[in-house]
Amino acid sequence: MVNHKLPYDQTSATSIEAYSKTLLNQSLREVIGEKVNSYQGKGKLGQLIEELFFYYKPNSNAAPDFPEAGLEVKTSPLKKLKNGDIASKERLVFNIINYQEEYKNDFYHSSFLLKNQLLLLMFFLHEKEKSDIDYTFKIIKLFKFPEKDLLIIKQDWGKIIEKIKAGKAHELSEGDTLYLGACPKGANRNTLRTQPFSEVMAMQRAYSLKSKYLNYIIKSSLDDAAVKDVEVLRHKTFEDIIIEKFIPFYGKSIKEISFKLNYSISEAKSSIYLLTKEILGVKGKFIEEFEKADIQLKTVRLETTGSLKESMSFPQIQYQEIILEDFLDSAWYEMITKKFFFVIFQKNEKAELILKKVMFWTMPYEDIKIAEEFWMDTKAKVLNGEFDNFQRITDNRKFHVRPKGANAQDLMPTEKYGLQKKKSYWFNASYVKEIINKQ
DNA sequence: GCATGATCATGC
DNA sequence: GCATGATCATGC
Repeated sequence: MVNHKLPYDQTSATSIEAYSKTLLNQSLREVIGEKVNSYQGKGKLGQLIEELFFYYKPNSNAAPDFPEAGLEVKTSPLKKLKNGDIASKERLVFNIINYQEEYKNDFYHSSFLLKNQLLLLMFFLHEKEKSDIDYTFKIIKLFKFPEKDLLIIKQDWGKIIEKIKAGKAHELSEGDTLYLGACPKGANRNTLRTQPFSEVMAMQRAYSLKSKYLNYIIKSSLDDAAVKDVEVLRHKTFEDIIIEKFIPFYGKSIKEISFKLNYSISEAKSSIYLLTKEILGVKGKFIEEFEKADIQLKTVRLETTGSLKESMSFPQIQYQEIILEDFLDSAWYEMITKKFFFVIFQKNEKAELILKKVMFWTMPYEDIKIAEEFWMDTKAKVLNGEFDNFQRITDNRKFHVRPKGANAQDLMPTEKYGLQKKKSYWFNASYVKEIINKQ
């Protein structure tokens, strides 16, 4: 071992695990910086991690990577499925099976178990367009096979050994076994080895864990993470936790944020709204809580000067319903009395949108009074057929009504006045500015 | 520069 | 198929 002080205790699995977790949600390049460029060798991410992160030379020893800790390090890729779920990208490959030796031992003295009894699993998200050193690590954990899984793996191992003993190593197939497979390993299918009980050359194979088995590990790890989030709730408020999700992105451009999240920004006008949902974790625990609490998510775009170009739109006015409603049971009342969560972006000199801050807000009582007058006025005009005479932004009463439809021909039926253009409730831009400057 | 009308991609 | 969140485009 090189003679400099390691940032972890190589005799302790938990110390190694703790150190390895500094890579969580980061890429190798982000963690070790420019050193990565000075690396001359070529290799897969796993080898780079060994050499540049753990500071040991990759080897092919029969012992685990950290012999004193009895710990084997395994890096493995994840992929994102179309539905947004995360799954294993490929099987996890272990040591090559030495047909000439392996059958001489029992399972508990097998090369597989001696080397892989305790694993440090490091799952990263594989993304086609990125290079190895830019993949983000998503799951890092110590892993020991649960007892009942180990029994199946023992049976799997037994099946592999049976074939070797029967002189049929060349007939080994991954379909023989359940969790532990014997997968081809070599430059190509013609990488062959001798076997002890037959003259036939057998394809070189290594032990491997099947993708499906990894998915089980992955899923339970992600569930663990959700459980930890719940643990956190005991100590912090829901609002604090949400805000903390955004703080790492403060000062970052939407381009940087989406890159970090491995999310491609849409072409929609609501693109930063969609990006914001991504930060919240669309599939995660929190968006669920967010939705349960019926929080109104709104994004705000500030110009470089801090002014707002646009007012804030709300759902359309249902002309046939508003005339039947009282203020307190109106759709509008329901909208404005929600808890709001504002995500505020601001343009910089280069016209990039930068995340400035986030904030929770509820409408103060005096504004609800104003909103009530606005709604009463709107309802009266719908009743009277004054569809072009709603409260305007120039009335300077915090709210106004404006068109909102697919186009000018997008109409909606009314009780007495035929089809009318679809229109919505809006917060005046000046009102939004007042809200966000208060905090 | 701003009010107002018009429109668009997305997701359910 | 259509509402939604949001921004674009025009004209004064």
